[in-house]
Amino acid sequence: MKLLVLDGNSIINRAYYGVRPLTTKDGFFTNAIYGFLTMFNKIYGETAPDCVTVAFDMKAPTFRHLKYSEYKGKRKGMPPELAMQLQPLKDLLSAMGIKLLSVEGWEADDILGTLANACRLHPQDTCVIATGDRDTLQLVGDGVVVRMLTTKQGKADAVTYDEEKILETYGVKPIQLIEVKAIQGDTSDNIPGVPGIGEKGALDLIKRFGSLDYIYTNIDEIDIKPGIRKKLIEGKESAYLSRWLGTVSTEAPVSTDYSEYVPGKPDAEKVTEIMVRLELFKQLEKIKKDWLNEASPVAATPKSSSDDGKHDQTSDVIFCKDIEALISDIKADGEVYFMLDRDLKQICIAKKGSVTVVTEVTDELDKNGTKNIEKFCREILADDSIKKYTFDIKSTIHTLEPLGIIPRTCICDVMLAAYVLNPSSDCENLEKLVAQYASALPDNIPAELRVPMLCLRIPAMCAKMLAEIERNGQTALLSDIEIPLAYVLADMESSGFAADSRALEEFGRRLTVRIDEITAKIYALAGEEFNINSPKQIGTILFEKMQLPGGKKTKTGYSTNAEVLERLSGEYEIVSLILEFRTLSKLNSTYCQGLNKAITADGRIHTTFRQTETRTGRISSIEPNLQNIPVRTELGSELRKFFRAGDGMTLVDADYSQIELRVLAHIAGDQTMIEAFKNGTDIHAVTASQVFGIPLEAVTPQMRSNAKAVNFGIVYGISAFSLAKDIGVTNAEASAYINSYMNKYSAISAYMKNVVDEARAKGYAETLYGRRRYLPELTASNFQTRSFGERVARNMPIQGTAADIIKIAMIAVHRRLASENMKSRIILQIHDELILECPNDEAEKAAALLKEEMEKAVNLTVPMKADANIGENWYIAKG
DNA sequence: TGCCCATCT
DNA sequence: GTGTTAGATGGGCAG
Repeated sequence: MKLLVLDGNSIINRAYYGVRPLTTKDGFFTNAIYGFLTMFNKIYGETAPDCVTVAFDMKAPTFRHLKYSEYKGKRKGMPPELAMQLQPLKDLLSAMGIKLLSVEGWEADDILGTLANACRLHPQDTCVIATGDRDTLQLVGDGVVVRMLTTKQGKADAVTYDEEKILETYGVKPIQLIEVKAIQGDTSDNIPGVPGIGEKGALDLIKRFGSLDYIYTNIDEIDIKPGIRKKLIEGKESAYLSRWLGTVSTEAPVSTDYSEYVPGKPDAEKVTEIMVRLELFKQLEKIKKDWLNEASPVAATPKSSSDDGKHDQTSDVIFCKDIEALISDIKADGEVYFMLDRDLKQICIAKKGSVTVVTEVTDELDKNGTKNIEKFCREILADDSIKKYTFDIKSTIHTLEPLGIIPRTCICDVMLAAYVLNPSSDCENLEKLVAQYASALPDNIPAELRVPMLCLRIPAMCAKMLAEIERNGQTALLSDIEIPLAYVLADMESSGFAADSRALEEFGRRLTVRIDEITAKIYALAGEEFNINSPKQIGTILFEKMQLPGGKKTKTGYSTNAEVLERLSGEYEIVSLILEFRTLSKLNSTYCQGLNKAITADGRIHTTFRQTETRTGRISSIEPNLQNIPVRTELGSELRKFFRAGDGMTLVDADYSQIELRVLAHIAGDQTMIEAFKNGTDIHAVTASQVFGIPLEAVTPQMRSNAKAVNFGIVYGISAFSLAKDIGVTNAEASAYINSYMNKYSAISAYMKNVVDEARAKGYAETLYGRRRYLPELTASNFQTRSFGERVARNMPIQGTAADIIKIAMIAVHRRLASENMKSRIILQIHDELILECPNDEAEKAAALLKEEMEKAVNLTVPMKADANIGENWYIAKG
């Protein structure tokens, strides 16, 4: 028999936090029940089990609490709005004929474990566990799979974990996850573990040695670093306790005879009564259809019906039978609309109103023993004479990398086209784009057909998008900038940046020592221990307990940001210690730990660049973000020493000098500023002499510094108020600076006004290269919203044009390096800065090439200037 | 998830 | 007289 068992507490929790607040007219909360039913319907429909049960925790303490008093377990106090929904849900499920399981002294987990274990005893049975709790993954195997529930932006989804999937994801067997957890512990559950070893370290140890027992019996012989050995020895007791706490029991007193969980006859009247009371009418309809109208719920097939007589669109999907015919067909066409999945297991090809799917499972090998998908890629995607249309070319490039294939001549990437048309849209969401530019997918399409059906719409979307881009005059932006850039970014991601893991760890240890010292001092000064990471608790301690001046500000409590604390730091030692704590723990957690986690087996960090994220045209960097590595403070900038060139290599780092102000001077056509840049004079000094009405030679460092702040502020559309705060002058003085600035740079003044008017008239702001950002905010009646729109209208053309320029430079540098057969590679971009990794003997040449290409990327009325430096690590190369 | 706070250009 | 500088990512907390 096939049993579906749901982890009631886990699912209702996820549902509660994942679904927007929802109440009946009387104010009774129903969002958790709603979410639970949504997930239940989905999982039940997809699983089609013979029998089903739902396990719940009980309030009473469990055997774990009895042995270990600190144990908190998963129930960290349900909020009342959630707790109130529990009983109605249980009543409803019972009325549907579903048997519920909860046993005093046992957690829902243990019930799942016991039922799963039954599969081992009865090989004819299978068990599907639905939960949102990763600890449950240890139960997978011997006929047991876990459907792991996730909620992404309110949408319920589930991923199936079988043994293979776990091995692929974690590199260990399901049962070994207990061992990993034992070492790792779980601070949120108050479960110990070995302090100082995290997820990565624990996984690595278990991958290599298999189990806790093996590690401890051979602790002196196994090949591990002395530091790790020490931690393991000290944490032995905790690890074993943690393993005991984390091991799911298989001995809960519940029946393991699956036939007992065949649903009974539903009480239709009662189900209706409960659902009506909860005002969940839509869900009621669904339950009526799937459960109540059928003679037996077991026989119910709750697959969404599409037998409404309409044309069945899924008939347009063809599973490939003849790869040779397909290939010659496409060669004759000279173009291909396709989507390749990440694992090279499936490729969809859209063609004349139908989509052909080649999958690896149904695939036959050709006579040379080559897989059909690979053959297709070699014959079609590697052929530069065939035009390519797809979604997400950068990912496609990565997918084909192992085959040594580069899918050149990409004419349209739906993702990039959508970004060019509107950078504020959700470009990575193909479903949404399809709905916008073609026709939305009906929601009853089976999961395995969704991608083919989306692919089917790519030809129509490309046609529509390319036409619109052409009308907008954005063809070059797409074809000459964004699409070529995707290839550059793909290479940069593959190259990665070498990082010194050991030095990073050592730096982290030094920080930790200092953090511990500071923590002790803070506790002493406060007279109690509290969580210094919690702004809320800091607020309470400083402004209530210690009665420091300068309280209140934010909606949720006291403001404790650096600006507020710095005012108090001279007077109160605890405040300056808190500031130092913040700095150090930021460096430690975000950078030391965060970056270390991101170092892969090749000793390098491979960030992902998002090309369609920002509204201005900049690229962003995630997992990890390499665009915000500290530089401002001496201690923080130390981190850059750990980013280095590989063996026999050197870094070359070049950044644009004043790119945004140069762009502004060009766009506004301000002769004074253009001349300053042409003459190569110090622009901030020039601004100071203009603003203060004095000769250039008379400008003091203080004046220059203030002028610099004014220059920055102008670009962002700053007010006198903020400028005053920024440079520490009165409101009136700041206002005078701005007035004087606008008088001297009169063309800039005119531009600032015109650009807003123009944006209001057109509905969007744009860059020199046709990148648009729509600004509905400009017509808002709300002052704040409208003001925001105006600032954006002033800033976007400047920031966006600068972004366009460096993109053009990146493409040019990439081409030059290839055409000159150099081994140097671009590895990072930080908005106005490019970093190359070069063989030592190429460094000088690469530096000159980089500077040259950056400076001649565009030809404006103002020269572009770039400065290059060479060094063994980022700290040095930054100059 | 939303909020606060830190980091970058 | 409003609230008062553009664009990002990530960690940690609390619900």
